[in-house]
Amino acid sequence: MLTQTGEYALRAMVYLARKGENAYSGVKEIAAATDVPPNYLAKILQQLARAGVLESQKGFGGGFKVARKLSKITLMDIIDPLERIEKFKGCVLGQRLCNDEVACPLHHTWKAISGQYLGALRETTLQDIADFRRKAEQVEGADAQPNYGELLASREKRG
Amino acid sequence: MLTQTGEYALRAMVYLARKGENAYSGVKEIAAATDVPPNYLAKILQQLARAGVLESQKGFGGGFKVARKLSKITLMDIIDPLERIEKFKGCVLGQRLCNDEVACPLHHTWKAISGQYLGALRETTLQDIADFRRKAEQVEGADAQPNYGELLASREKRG
DNA sequence: TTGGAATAAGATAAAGAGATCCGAATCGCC
DNA sequence: GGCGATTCGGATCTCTTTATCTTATTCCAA
Repeated sequence: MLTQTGEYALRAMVYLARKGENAYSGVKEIAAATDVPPNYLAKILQQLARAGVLESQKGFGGGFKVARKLSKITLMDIIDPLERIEKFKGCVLGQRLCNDEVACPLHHTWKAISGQYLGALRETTLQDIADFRRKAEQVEGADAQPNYGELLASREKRG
Repeated sequence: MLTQTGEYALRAMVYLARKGENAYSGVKEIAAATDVPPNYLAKILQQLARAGVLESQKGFGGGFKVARKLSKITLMDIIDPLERIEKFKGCVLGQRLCNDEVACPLHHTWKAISGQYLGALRETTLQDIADFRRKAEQVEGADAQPNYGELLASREKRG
């Protein structure tokens, strides 16, 4: 569901998001804070910079920072350049002819499942994560049974 | 989101589901019909047999068949023995302390996303796939914009 | 201009998934 | 019991992912 690389990328991005949109952070600092192998993290951050999610600054005082406002960076922006999400495109059962009209037995089922997953990834931003966390801390302990739909509902209200 | 192995397993199981709950099918037959490398498929089917999802019969006329009623086999039953779903357990950001009360910034977000995905996998059965397909064929062409939630809703009505 | 500090980039090693092959064991049938 | 068909299990190989290392390249400050 999420490769090691994708998980590392999320860790780094959340760290940078909390760090602010202006300050540069070095690879060593991020690696130490997120418990990720430094050299490997460097590779991942390079890819994210190439994808336009991060900005890098060489030389003294340099490092990485988010390239735009947190509300404009989705989880998909972070994961897509690193993982092979194209696994979804094309029929799961390998049929050449498979669409909404002429569908393989799994088409509708898988479209529903993957659609919700990909949709959540596409619409959840780093800003949402920060917002929801603050909100969650306020209502902490109110619900014994946490409501999985709450986050998704709050996304829709954002408009 | 779904490894090659998991996809192959789904292909084979859907094929066997359509074949009926009583007839045995050989590896060569299944591999040819689903376009999966025969030797590798044999390994996968062995694992599924060990997991109790399939029953195998050696000798002439032998092969594999589903071990129980289609309504009792979920997509999770098929995928779980083959993939490392334990990637979800534990904090995505690597924090030791991370639960509903004391959560990392990603905890609630990821719980919502993965909860929907895993829930769908756990509750969708091979029978659902057959049912929904029949239903979809009946209403074919009625909706230009297919409703992703329809399948999930129909699952709940099953009780 | 020089030196220190940082990222960029490529080569490479280790680990795991994906895929293949072969011999052994098992079953039905003759 | 012997034969053919089939699954089972282990050994092996390849490819991708993960991780490390080394060498440039770039920037800032003195």
